[in-house]
Amino acid sequence: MEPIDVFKALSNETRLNILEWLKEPEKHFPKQGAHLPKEVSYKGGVCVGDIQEKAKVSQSTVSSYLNMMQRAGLLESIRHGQWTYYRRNEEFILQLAKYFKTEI
Amino acid sequence: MEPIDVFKALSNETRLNILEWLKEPEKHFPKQGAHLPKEVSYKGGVCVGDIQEKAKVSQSTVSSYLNMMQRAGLLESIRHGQWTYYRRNEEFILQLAKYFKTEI
DNA sequence: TTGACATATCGATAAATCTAGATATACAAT
DNA sequence: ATTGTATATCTAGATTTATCGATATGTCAA
Repeated sequence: MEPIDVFKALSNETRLNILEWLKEPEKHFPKQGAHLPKEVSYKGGVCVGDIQEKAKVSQSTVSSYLNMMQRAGLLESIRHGQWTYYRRNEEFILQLAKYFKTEI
Repeated sequence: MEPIDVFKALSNETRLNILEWLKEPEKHFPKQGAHLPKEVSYKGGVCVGDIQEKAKVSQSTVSSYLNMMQRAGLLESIRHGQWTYYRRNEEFILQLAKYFKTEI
């Protein structure tokens, strides 16, 4: 884990919002998973377009935000067809909270 | 609390180090408190010069780092004579860990 | 009150980040 | 094969941050 990359990823209001929204995807992204066929389950995953729409930044911006957050460890993703679904990496975030409590 | 200011303050290796060092001031700053008269107790406080020496950045840089960290809430300070002593704001940091656990 | 010292603030430049639009890639549907 | 759609990557200008040296401020000691 690279704490500095994590903190940088968290140093931006939109990225922080995305992380919050993804705590309750069904609440913040009503049409969540609309493209996912039943047999593919990726619980909590939301596609880039839906996130972009809510975040109100350009497509390239949201894409690089998501990539950055994933590289930092905060998010994980799968690609399914033409869509990429992102969701929180809860395991990592739990570790992070522990790190924060003991190391900061 | 302004999470973004906190995360920005934590997004730098030197500042992160300072925060770590101040967890154990007597260990990292052997001459700590040398200028403080006995009757003034500011437990854990370390003066700017000592921090600068250890951090190996310019005086102006360390001063602005410390100011930034204080504005974010991570540090607190008192001035005594010509010295300013900084120490961790443990209460704030505890709140921060809670925030992190519940909000991130 | 002058000189020395600790710290803070200012001003400048280099480096990094932000963010968008344009373009590329990958897949789906016709 | 071609077209349309979703996402990723590239490029570039604007903004922000990093960091220093110079200067200002405040305090102590002679």
